[in-house]
Amino acid sequence: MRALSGIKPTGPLHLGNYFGAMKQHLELQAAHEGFYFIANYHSLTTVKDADYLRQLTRDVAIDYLTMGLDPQRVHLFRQSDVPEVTELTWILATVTGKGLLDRATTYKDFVAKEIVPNMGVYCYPLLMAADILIYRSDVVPVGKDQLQHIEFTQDMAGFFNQTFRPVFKRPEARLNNAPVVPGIDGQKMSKSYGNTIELIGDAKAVKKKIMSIKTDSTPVEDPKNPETCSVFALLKLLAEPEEIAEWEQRYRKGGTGYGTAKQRLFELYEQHFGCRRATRAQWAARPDDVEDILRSAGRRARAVAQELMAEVRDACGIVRATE
RNA sequence: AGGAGCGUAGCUCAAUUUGGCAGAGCAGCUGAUUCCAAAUCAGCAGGUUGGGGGUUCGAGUCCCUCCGCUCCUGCCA
Repeated sequence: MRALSGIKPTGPLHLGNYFGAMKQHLELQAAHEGFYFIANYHSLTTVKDADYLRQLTRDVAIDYLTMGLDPQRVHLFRQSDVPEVTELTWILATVTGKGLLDRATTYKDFVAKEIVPNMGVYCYPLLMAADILIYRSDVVPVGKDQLQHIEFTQDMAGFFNQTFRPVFKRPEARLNNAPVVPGIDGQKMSKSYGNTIELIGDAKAVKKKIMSIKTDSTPVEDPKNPETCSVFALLKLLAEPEEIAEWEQRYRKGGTGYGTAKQRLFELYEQHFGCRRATRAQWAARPDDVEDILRSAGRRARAVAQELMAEVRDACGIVRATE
């Protein structure tokens, strides 16, 4: 089974990215042939600084390797090392009705916020469908918010197959039960809210962020509701089951302050992520090795894509000089 | 290619009419407070007013020019 996933670099990775996607990616590598790409073409819809995009692309690779991605088991590559996806994007565009893209939630969000979207934002679902279809993926692990994109992909595969002949395999979404990760202000952790805790951040900076997580004003001695507390939600993600149960009790019983819970949360952060600073530094110090990993995975992915594209072109009548 | 509008702090905008010290709110940072936060209070920082040129004692404001964005018209693979 081939599992495909894209990671769109738009900023330094944070705990929301980790628990929302990265963790599942790392778990899946045991059982599936993984194709994980760094979606730098997608980033270009919002990131407009060349040096920054280069840095983000590199950092995502380093973060995945640091967190235990095994380049022997997973093909970790840059989206742009398979330029055929952009060609497939165009071909899919020619069989896809405009109405479908009008209904895309990402696009509608832009319109609702009265932000003038560029065509990349509008065509995003086409590129994403191309990403998925071009590797004949069986399984696409996604969060709930990505489900629409997978449905669109199935639709587009159908449009093409119907118009020409069956070339594309219908990919299946695998809904992961990714938890909602609250940011330090209590909203969903997201770069655009500026409420993130970095995946592998400076200890002092992370501590400060953790201490500033928004809580209610229940006094120390009173019972507290773990259900509504961001600190508890994060503890739940990092602690062992026994400790989680213990904290739940302490919350409900009262007598424990949020400050104490935050201290513990920081300790757990250090155990899980802080301890990998050295590993990350090692990867960062070996840019050539990282480049080799990306490049050779990109070559393997491209070979798959080129094979499919030959079939696509043949099906729709696009003639090209053979290479 | 033509017409119209717009461009001021990270964001939303004011000051343009009548040329006269570039400002506010939000966000940010520091401190007080707090179990930790929030709120509140005190403080700090934030700018080539899209670029260049001109007029003027003095330009965010007036003139010229270039750039960018939005809408419309035209043309086009």
